[in-house]
Amino acid sequence: MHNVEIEASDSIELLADFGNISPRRTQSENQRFRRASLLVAAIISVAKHDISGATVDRICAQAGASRGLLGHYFDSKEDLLLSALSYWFQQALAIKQGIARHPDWSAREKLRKISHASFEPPLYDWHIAAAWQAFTNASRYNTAYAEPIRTAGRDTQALVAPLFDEVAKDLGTRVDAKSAATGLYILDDGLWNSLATGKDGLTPEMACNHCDAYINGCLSNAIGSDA
Amino acid sequence: MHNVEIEASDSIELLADFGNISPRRTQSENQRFRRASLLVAAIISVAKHDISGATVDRICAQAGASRGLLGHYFDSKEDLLLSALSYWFQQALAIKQGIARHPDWSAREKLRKISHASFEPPLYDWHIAAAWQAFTNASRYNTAYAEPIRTAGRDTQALVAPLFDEVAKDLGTRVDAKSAATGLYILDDGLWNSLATGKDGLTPEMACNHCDAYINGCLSNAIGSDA
DNA sequence: ATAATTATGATGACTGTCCAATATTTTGAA
DNA sequence: TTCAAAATATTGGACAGTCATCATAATTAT
Repeated sequence: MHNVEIEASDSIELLADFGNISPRRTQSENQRFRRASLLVAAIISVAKHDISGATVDRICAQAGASRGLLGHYFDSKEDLLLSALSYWFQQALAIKQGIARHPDWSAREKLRKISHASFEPPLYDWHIAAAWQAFTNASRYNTAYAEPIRTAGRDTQALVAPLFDEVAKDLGTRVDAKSAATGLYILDDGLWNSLATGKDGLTPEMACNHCDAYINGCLSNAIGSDA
Repeated sequence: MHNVEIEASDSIELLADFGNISPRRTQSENQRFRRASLLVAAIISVAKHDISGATVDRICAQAGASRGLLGHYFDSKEDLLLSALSYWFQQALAIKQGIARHPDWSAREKLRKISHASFEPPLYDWHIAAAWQAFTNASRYNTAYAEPIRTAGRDTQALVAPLFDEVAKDLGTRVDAKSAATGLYILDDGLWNSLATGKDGLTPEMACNHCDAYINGCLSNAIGSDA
């Protein structure tokens, strides 16, 4: 019998919601539990072993299910991976949109908080950063991944650019808001990659500091003040 | 283990030159041609199909050789890939060190030129950016790739940090040079990834502008001038 | 000639999907 | 409520395909 509950050490934030559900109560509860288990297991497997190494065997073992079950809940392995990818995009965007909509914070505060959100729970988790890196890498040759990644970038930048404009107006300086938003997004990407691989000894706190420095740098620089 | 002994002139953009070299003149010329062809073909295959998709078949077809030839010139496929990775690291570092050592340029000019070098020929090429992304991604689970990537980062940052110090001294401002160097390196990484995937519609010229903006931002910001 | 180089077939390991068998839950009629 | 039939969930073996490596054969340079 394989009713293994997913261990807390491997659980991503989402699973906190599903950890309480006993694997077999009603069928509909069970369906939810299985699908969530597989989605989380897919992220973890991709993080640990890359997409090509995230075999059906490994994903299902991680989810506490047998090989054949994957086909029962998803059309294919690709379908599962794509679903997992899309799920986390929506999650991340929703959190950032929530910050942008908050009535009590200044534009500058929102900018800070949004950029920090990428490096703090519940949005940040090593597995997610690593999986994001893997999917981004795979988007070079697998067009199925390229599209959601593209729209995620566009949506995030569309959220951030107006904030740069607003802050610049407040401060009386000018910024190329679109370029600043793109730069911040790309820096974010680099920071996530660095955290995923551990190649620069970075910590999430340091990543936040780099975001702050970038934002400050954009805002203290008048346009065209080269040299 | 086979060591890489390709001359500096054998860069990927000069693949056309290999075409001019008659594959079979003397045996020693031929050896060099074959090894270089395989190294370049490995980079191209990894860029196009990722590491797991860079099969012996594809690499050898790309190099215009038969499957069995790989084993003749390299211990294994892994050996070839690692050799290709190391080769391009040495190449990149050598170019940047050359800029840093130039007697006629100011520290600020060197900083600019070094950061731009990542996005201009001969160092920049889509295949190299894409392969770098693939190797960095793979370094998460393949320790063989992690080590050269780590040292590449350390070496580059060690080259750049003193330049930040020097410029700050010239300008009379202060910078956390180490942090600025790390940030620039990580931004570089993000920019390469963006160029490799094409996800943000970035061009190499725009990447250079982002580097400039980052450098200007670092230098116009006194330490601790948060607000 | 003969040693180095190049090409190809064979082998065993691994993969995702399919499918038939088994177990469990749900349904609904008595 | 009870209980058999239907629906659903789960398992693990079979299968066809792909891969890197190795052994061997064919080709070429010296």
